[in-house]
Amino acid sequence: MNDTLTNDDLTNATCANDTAGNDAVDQILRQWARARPDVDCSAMGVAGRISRASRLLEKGIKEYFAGHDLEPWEFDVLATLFRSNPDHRLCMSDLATAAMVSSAALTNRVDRLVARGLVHREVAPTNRRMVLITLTDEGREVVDALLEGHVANEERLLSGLTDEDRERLSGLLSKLLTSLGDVGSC
Amino acid sequence: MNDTLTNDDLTNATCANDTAGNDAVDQILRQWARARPDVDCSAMGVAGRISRASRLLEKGIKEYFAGHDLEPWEFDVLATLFRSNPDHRLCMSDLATAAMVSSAALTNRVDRLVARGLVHREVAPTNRRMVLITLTDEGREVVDALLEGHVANEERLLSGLTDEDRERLSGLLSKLLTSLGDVGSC
DNA sequence: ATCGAACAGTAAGGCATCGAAGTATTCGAG
DNA sequence: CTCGAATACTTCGATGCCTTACTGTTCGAT
Repeated sequence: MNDTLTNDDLTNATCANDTAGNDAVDQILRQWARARPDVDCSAMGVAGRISRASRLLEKGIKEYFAGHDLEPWEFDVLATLFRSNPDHRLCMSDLATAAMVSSAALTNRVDRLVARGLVHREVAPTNRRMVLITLTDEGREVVDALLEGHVANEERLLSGLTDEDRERLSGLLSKLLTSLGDVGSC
Repeated sequence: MNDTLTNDDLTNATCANDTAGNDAVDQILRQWARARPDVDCSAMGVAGRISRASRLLEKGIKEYFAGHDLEPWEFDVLATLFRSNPDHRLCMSDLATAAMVSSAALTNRVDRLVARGLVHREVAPTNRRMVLITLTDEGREVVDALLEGHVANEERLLSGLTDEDRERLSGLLSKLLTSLGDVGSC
């Protein structure tokens, strides 16, 4: 790499200026400032940092579950069942809505969770069009066993922020989400 | 939906409490608070909001580019070339690094950009192992034409936040990214 | 001259997702 | 009571994307 015609000189030059932070997005913003000083790219910075943070957190979360032989989507479905209903039981469409995936995608996921013995699938007695998905004992145990570790792992991933930082971050993101129309189903 | 055995009563009950915000993540947190009051899930709230915001912003960005007959990844590669180097030219490996994709994925992307006439591919004269990718005139025009609209679209997506909000949000995310090891290549 | 490293392209496989079509069930109008 | 519409889920096929491993070429150091 960097045998010839690379951006070495550019990065070296911009790195002299370290007034702001120094994450990967800062570097991109400095490149834009140099290439197009007439455009204010600060919005790109916000969006870029959100995207980047999301990916890095996702990666850290995936690693935690991988260490417990589970895929993030598996825990996601199990946890949705666990928290959504005291009986840990939902029909396919409600579960698809709660887990925010299409019904076709959910069928696929439930297939695999049934195969692993983590959920139980049965036709609803009151309406045989519907299929009820229930956590098995083993499924409930998995949620019980991994929930606290999962939260602790997220705490670790966020450990660069103080409690106050997290609250302010949450508040700002909540404001953004609301303005983007991400309302709960209430 | 909701013929029987749904979580209607649960959501109705929790919705009486509206002390905090009301985005989709708040609802999930309220469900956890009910199902497992012993576990502090606030970290899940932060991570969840970052993930959710990222997805919604991504969707809004994709819509903008779709209106101009471009995929986000196409603009991404073109813009990376544009801003990384005054000549708008990088070798494959530098471009892959800058665009944060694998070399195999980049080969595929560049194939399609060449087919659309937006970039030019040539073997480097000084080192025939390397392939230089350059923006064509048309590629440069696309970046020129869409950059300001793209930023304006991002501004619109962030319009629920004040300038001060955005700065604080950026600062907090930057702190988080740095602690997660997301350093620029400086 | 040769060996090993660097670089790009290719092939194979995996996995998720989407939409459309299909099946089964229920509901309701007449 | 019957038939058509609506509902709920599943299946299927196509797409799209990335990853890993492998290939072939080129370069540079010895």
